[in-house]
Amino acid sequence: MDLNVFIKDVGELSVDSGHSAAELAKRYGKGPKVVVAMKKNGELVDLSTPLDAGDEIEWVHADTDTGRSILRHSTAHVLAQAVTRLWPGAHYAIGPAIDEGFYYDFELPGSAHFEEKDLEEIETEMRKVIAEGQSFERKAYSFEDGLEIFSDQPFKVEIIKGVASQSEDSSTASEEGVSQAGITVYANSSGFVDLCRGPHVPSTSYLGHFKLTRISGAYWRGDEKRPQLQRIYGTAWESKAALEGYLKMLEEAAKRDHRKLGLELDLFHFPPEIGSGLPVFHPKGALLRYLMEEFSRKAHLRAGYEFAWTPHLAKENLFNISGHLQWYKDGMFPPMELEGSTYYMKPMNCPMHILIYQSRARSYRELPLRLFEFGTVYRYERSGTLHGLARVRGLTQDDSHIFCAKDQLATEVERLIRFVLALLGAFGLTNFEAEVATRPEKYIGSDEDWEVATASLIEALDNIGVAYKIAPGEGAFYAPKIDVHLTDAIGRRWQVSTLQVDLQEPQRFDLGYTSQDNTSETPYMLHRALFGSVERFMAILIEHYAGALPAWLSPTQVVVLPVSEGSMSYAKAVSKAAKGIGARSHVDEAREPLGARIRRAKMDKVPFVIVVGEEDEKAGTVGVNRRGSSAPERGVALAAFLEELSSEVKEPELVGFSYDD
RNA sequence: GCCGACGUAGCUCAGCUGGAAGAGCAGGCGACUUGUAAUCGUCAGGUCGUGGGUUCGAGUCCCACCGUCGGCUCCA
Repeated sequence: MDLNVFIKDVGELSVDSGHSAAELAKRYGKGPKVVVAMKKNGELVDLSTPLDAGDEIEWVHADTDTGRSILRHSTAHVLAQAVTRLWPGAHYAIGPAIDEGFYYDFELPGSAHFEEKDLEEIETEMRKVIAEGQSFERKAYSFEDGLEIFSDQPFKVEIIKGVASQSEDSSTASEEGVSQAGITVYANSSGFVDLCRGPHVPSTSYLGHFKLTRISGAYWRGDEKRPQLQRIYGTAWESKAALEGYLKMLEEAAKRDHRKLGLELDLFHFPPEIGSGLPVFHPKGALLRYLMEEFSRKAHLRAGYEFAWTPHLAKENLFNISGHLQWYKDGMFPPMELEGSTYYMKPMNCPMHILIYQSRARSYRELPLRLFEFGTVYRYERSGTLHGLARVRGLTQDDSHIFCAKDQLATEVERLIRFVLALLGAFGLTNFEAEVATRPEKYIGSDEDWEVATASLIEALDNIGVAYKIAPGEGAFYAPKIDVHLTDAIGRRWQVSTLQVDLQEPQRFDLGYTSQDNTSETPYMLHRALFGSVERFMAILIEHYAGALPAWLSPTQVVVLPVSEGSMSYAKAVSKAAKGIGARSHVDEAREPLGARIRRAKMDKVPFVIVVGEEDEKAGTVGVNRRGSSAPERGVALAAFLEELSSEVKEPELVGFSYDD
């Protein structure tokens, strides 16, 4: 019997009802095994799903996001099968596709752990499964049958029971093949069965371009209090070329690692003698910090901020009033006893800025009062979370607390968002996403205050037209916040700026100001950091620019190389002229061949490497080597070079922010 | 903090199943006087992360701690 189906990009076909979509896909898709699944009337399903008359079919090709995600999910199943073959009795938990790969969580018999060398053996076993060309067959069962099938798989049982009793988050469970109606499983022709929603590729022979990448522990359901499972990560692609391209990209990303570049460019290091997560900045790194901070300080002054300076520690009562000892103690360094008092390193600057506000009576005429400080705070970060400059235990926030009246709140938040975007933009970072983090489980203050504060943040974002997502429960204990995430040149996401609307702390400290009507009012307080932390921001800049910082931030901007000693005095004159227009320049004397000196300067990522010889001296010219170009430009008039240099080394302007607002 | 891996000269790394600590780069000194990504020679550099243990003998095996890396959890 024939039936008509419509296939996207192919057209209407009359097909034998005995034909499977998989067969059609081989004939009408881009090629054998390139179609991994299909959308049948808009629904993503297996190729084995029977076709009905009038169906509209769209092939899902392996080289699309959806296609890859199916490949990865199926590869994860193969991983689970391989592990259960090698470790009989292993329990498998969940194994989803993730960005760029997949993972699967296991519990091995006898609390065994995977070791790195196991990966190779597992890969080999996976290749066997793939070579066997096992089919993936979808089956639906009732909850009762599901519990029976997975009776020796406690994690699967927990997932099924969770949904059956409706006590679990059903969205997670449906990913795993459980719905209110029952469960779906995929059985491979080898007898391996996994709980899964699908779809999958028709057969394991569709797979093969994969690599297991790492192992780690992972808590069951992401909960620290539950057992820790053994996770294996892998990546899978539609072709050998795509897999190799991805692995190559990882290598390139590793070259940008700020920890590696920080060492190579002699910027900073973490002496074990000082302690984990506590960096020291070498001259070039300290210069970079200085440049970042000075730029920021000047921008803040012009934007109506006033500077504050506060100590690094305080007596415990301050943090009792602020609530930090009640809500944030886990994040603080342990106390110090002195002269009968208990001191703590500050984990945040806000209580100290509040004391400045509180130092005398305040009038509405002073508001908004914007206190700004590069405030160094200390936080106890668990050892496993430390990560170069991006996650440290001693950090300096470009921190400000803005005290304002309720009716100034909306304007102030909007102004702040513009200021953030302009400042980050000046550093060449323009790919942002804002997140509104709402009330967490542990919080202080009334629900109403939280609602007002959260609404003011959302309203400001809407007014400016910045795209944002809501991050439920991610707020600080005292305030909802807008976090700005940015994506760097290689697609990594970082959290930088944070902006929080807080009524709690002003209340806890009993802050007030006298209004126009001579009443006493409680100010709102905005907490905000734009870099986030100077350390993390530096890490982001280094990775974003792969160490080749914009000229205005480069520790060395110009190196002048005399071809031979005879050109030394001219080289010095050129370097002096560069310094004269405010560039950071020095001469690398002719003790070594030119090539060696060029190489060193290039490896130091100096924006301008200037070569001068006899010919240049006679003609008043220089040879210019711009960073990023391998072709030197000879015979450039010194004056012309200096003019170019002077615009290159100039600090950027804030675009899109008016200081006079 | 948890799981796994790792820690040898300033850096990058060799060092086999336990049997006299190595190389390249960087650094010092000397020579070379250089027109576009490594000039040559020479010297110096390490209680093999720290502390215990096993052994006739430990960089190598075991334990603990410190630190780093990849994740989990947490976060600027």
